Amino acid sequence: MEWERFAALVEHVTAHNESLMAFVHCKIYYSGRAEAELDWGDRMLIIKQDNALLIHQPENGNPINYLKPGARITLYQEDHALILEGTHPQTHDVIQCEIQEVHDAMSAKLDDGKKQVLAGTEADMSDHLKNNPELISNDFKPLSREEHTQYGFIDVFGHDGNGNLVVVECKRYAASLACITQLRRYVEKIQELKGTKNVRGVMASPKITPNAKTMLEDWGFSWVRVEPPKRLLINRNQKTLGDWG
Amino acid sequence: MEWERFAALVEHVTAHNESLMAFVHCKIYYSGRAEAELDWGDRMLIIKQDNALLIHQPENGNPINYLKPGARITLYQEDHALILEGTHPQTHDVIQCEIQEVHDAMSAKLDDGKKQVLAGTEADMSDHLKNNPELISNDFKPLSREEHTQYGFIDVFGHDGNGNLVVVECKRYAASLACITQLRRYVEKIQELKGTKNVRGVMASPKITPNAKTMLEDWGFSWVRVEPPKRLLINRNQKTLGDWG
DNA sequence: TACTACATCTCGCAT
DNA sequence: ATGCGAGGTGTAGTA
Repeated sequence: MEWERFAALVEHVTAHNESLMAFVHCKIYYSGRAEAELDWGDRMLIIKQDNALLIHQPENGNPINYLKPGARITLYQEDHALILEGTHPQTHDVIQCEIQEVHDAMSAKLDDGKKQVLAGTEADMSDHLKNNPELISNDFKPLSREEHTQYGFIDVFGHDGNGNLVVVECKRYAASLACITQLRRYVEKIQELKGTKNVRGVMASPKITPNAKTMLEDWGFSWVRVEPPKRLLINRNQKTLGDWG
Repeated sequence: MEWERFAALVEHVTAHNESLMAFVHCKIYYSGRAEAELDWGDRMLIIKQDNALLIHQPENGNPINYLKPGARITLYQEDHALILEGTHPQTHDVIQCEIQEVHDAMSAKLDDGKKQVLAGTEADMSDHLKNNPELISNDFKPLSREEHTQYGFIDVFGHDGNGNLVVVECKRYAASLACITQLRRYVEKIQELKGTKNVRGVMASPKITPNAKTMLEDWGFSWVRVEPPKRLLINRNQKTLGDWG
């Protein structure tokens, strides 16, 4: 594609809040929170209608370079090079994408704004534990969920039948060292706030790493195996037919 | 675009390891680590040549749905609906993208494989500190960098002039509570391994949050203000001319 | 493979 | 705005 046509397209989408996707052969410089350089190669270039800029390599899931929504995007020539430059007024990031060839490009005015409905998060899990306290122990009485303390917020907080306060930290994945120190931090904070040493720490997660288990036991905490919350959704998977390929 | 043409395009790119980008009006179901549903709207659909699948809304930086590289992608009709389905054999994630209309689509065989050269990371920072120990203190003698211990690895490790071991943890951003507990973990582990209480903990970062500072002081650690190094310093920014827009 | 920690993490929520 | 923690986190490095 001729540079002029591409330039007109970029001009159009930035002026009209449209979205653009392009295949380009380019070289990239980035400066901002870090500094980076990427040598010549074919990439996918995306400008969203909120002026987010994404540059993807043809492999891997994440963009190799990006600017958050709100970038200022300009295109100019310099010494026979076509340069797409994005600068972000808030983050002070700069991307310079030196384009040698535009293989293909297209734009569209997209109408969306829908929010995704998500289930199976840690919040669902702590909710589940508060409603099913016997998963922690037979005498566990939950008092609150997601209680905020100065040192963070506690997923589930309560007491047991022996006059102990109980702090529960949930993780929806294997609990690691960092998770145990997080629990420790909450336990110590509650001990300080309530002026008692009778605070039990409970890690609730589907798994726990060996080092984390050792550390947990060293500090007298306990671990309860809890499965991440059940699948809620729909079974559209019983398709029957009709592949083209 | 007619569904048949789009189907042929999808078939072609998956068969030949090409990349595809499309504007589509769709509705999305996801099931995997969590479950999600996204109502009708215009989105950008991307299939990479490693069979990563990305679906972007026209705003925000991140994909609203995605599959990692290695997905199996099929397209079929069901009750007058066109469904692009991606399933991931390893992660067991499924995306079903019900497509009402393909506004536009294009594909290309992309040639890349270049690696980004990055500077200003935490590794650069610990390197910088090891080579400039006076940034920690006048009597700091670094011994090692990124030393691995059972409880994690220590960014910079050394000793001072008073017979103390010194553990330095670097962060390229504002040090938070979690960062201090990480430092604490390393200090305690070294105390245990070396059988001495003479272990100083030093947090090196450009900033530190107030709570983190309090916690750090409670435990007798210290904070040193260090900026993350940037070494590339591309100065292509002095462009002169030639905006189209 | 599992575990650990970084990331230009991003994002939402609460203060 | 800042602090804090979750995330369908992803990714690299190491044992």
